[in-house]
Amino acid sequence: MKLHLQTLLTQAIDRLRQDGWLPGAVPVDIPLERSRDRTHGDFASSLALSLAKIARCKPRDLAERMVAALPASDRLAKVEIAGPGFINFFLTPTAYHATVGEILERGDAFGRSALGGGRRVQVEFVSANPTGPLHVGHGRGAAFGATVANLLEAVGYQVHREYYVNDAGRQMNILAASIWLRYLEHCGEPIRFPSNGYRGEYVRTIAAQLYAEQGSAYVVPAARVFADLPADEVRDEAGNLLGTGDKEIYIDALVERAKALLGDHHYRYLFERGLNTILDDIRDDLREFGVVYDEWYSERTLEEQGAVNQTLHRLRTAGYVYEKEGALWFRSSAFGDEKDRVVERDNGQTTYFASDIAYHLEKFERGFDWVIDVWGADHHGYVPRVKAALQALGENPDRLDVLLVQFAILYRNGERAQMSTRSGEFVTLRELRQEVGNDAARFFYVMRKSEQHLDFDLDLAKSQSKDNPVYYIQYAYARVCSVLRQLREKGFSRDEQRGLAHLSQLSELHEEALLVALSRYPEVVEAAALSHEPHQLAHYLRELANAFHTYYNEHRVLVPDDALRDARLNLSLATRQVIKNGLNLLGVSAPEVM
RNA sequence: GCGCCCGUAGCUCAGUUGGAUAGAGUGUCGGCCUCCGAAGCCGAAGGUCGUGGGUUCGAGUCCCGCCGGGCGCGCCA
Repeated sequence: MKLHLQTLLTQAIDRLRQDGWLPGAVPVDIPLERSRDRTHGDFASSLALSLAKIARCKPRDLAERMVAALPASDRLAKVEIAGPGFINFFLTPTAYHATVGEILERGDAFGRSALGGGRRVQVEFVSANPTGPLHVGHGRGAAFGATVANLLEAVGYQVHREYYVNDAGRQMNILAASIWLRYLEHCGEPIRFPSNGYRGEYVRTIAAQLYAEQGSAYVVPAARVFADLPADEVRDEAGNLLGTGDKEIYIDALVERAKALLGDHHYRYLFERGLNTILDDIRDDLREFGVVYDEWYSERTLEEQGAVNQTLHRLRTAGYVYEKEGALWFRSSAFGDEKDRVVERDNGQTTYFASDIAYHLEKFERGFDWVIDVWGADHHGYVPRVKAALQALGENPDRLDVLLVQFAILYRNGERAQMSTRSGEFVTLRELRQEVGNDAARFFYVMRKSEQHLDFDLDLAKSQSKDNPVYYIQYAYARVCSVLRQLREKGFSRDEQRGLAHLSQLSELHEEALLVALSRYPEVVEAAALSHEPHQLAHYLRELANAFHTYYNEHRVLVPDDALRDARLNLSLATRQVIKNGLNLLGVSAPEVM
C-alpha cells in the first residue's frame, strides 16, 4: 500500500518536472507515513514541504499542483491538502478489505518480504564463555539476537545464526584449574581458592562428578599444588586490597602447576570435562528457550588452523604491529581507536582481542554481505578496536554492525532481585525461565529498546491478567480460537469465500480500526527488521490485540446473518493469523486455549 | 578527566528518514457480564518532553553548552 502511494507521488513529480514546475533533482525517498489522526486520512506526505524551497513557491501551492498531477487509483477515496502543505491520502474501504484476503491467502507467509534480496547476513549472539551457566544478562542477548535474526529472515535475508565458543582461551584453563581445586577439596585436601577462580556452585558439581567417575586418580597433595607460587591478590571483607599479590599472575601460575602435576593426559581430560559439561548445558538451555543456531564456531579450531597467527602476520606485514615492553601491539589508534592494543602478551600468549580479530576476518572471508554482532553494552569500548583491525586488514568495517544490549535488572515485589556475579551467586537464565516461563521471558526481554536498561518485573511476567502484555496478546489469539469452537457448537457453517465476497459489510468503526492495524503489519516487520528493533513488533502486537479486544467487546462475531458472520469470521481469523506470525517472530507461543 | 548510552505523565516506557493537538501500559477514581472467554472493554484525571542556547516554514527528534544517572577507559574476557 505504502509503496503504491509512493509510486503515485513519484509519477506526479515526474509530470511536474516535465511541465517545468520542478528542477531536475528528484528525491530518492518519498516521505510517506501513517497519519496519526484519522482526520488526516490514512497516509500523509510532507513532500511538498520539503520540495517547496527548490521549487521556489509556497508549499501549499506546490501541493496543489502535485495532487492535480497525481495519477488516478482505485485505492484512493480522496486526497486532501492540509496544514502547511501536507498531502493526506484517504484510502477506499476496498483497499483495506483486500488485506483480509491477502492475510488468509498467504497465511504464515503474510508479512514476509523479499526486501533483503537473499543477501547473506550473519548474526552472532550470546557467545558467552563456556565457563558457567548462562545468566539473565545473556538471556536478553539471546532473545534479542534470535528475534533480530528472525526479523531479518522474514524480510528476505539469508540468515546465519552463530555462537562463538571461546573454548581456547585462558579462561578455560582457569575453569579447569577451578574444577581441579574443588575436586581436591572434595577429596579432603586443604585448598585455598584463588581470588580469580570460578567460585560458582556448578564448579563443585562438576568436581563431584569427576570424583564419582574417576575416583582419586587426580589427587595431588595440596602442599605440592601450592608450593612456591607467587602471591595471590588478597582483600579484606570490605574489599580493600591487602598485600601486593597479582591475581592474574597467580592464576596463570596455578594453571601451569596443574598442567605440570596432572600431566598432559589428565589435564586434557579435566579441561574437556569442564568445557563439555558447561557447553552442553548452554546448548540445552538455549534450545529450550527457542534459540537455535546454525553453527557453533570454535575458537580452538580457529587457533589450531593457525588463523590467529596468520592474522597477526598480516597485520605485521601491513605495518600496524610493533613491539613495546616485551609485548606486541596493534596500532589501532591509527584507525580512530583511543589507544593501541596488545595482541600478544609478554609471556607469549595471544590476547582475546587477537583471536577476535582473526575471527572477524574469517567471518568476512566466509563471504557474508553483512555481519552483525550482539554484545553486552559493557563491551561498547571494544567496538572501535575491532573495526580498526578490520580496516587495517583492508576490509570495509561498515559491513560489521555491533548491536549493544543493556543489562536486565530483575525486580520482585518492587525490589531488585539480581545478585552479584562476583560471588558466583547469580540468577541463571534457566531459573528465570522456570519461574516466569519461556513466553514471558522472550517477550519481556525484547519489550524495550535494546540500548535501554530493562526493568524486568518478575511478578508482572507471571501474572495472568491484562497487565501482562504476553497474556493480553495470547488471549486475543485464544479468543478467536474459542469463537471457532463456538461456531461448531452452535451448528453454524463457515464459508470463507462468502465472507470474502461480503467484506464490504465490515463498516463498523472498530472494524475499520482493526483493518488498519492488520494492514500495518508488513510495515512494522520491515521497520523492526531494518532498524534491529524487535520492541517495535512487541508494541505493535499489543496494539493489534487491543484493537481486537475492543472490537470483540463491542460486536458479536457469530451473528445470524450468514454473510456478515462469515465476513467477521474472516476478519477474526486474519487477526489470529497476524498475531501468530508476530508472536512466532518473537519466539512466543500462540496457545489455542489458555 | 575522556568516550559511549540514557533523561518524555506518580511508576515502566513508545514516539516511524525532523511534521499537524506529545501517546500507551500501570497506578488512582468512576462505569460495563440474561449476550461468542470479564485473562476483556469504556471513561476521567495526570506533561515547563532534565536544562539553556542554536539550526528552520516546523524540534521530544538535529547541533553546542550545562545538570543528573548508567557503562567503559587492563599485557581480563
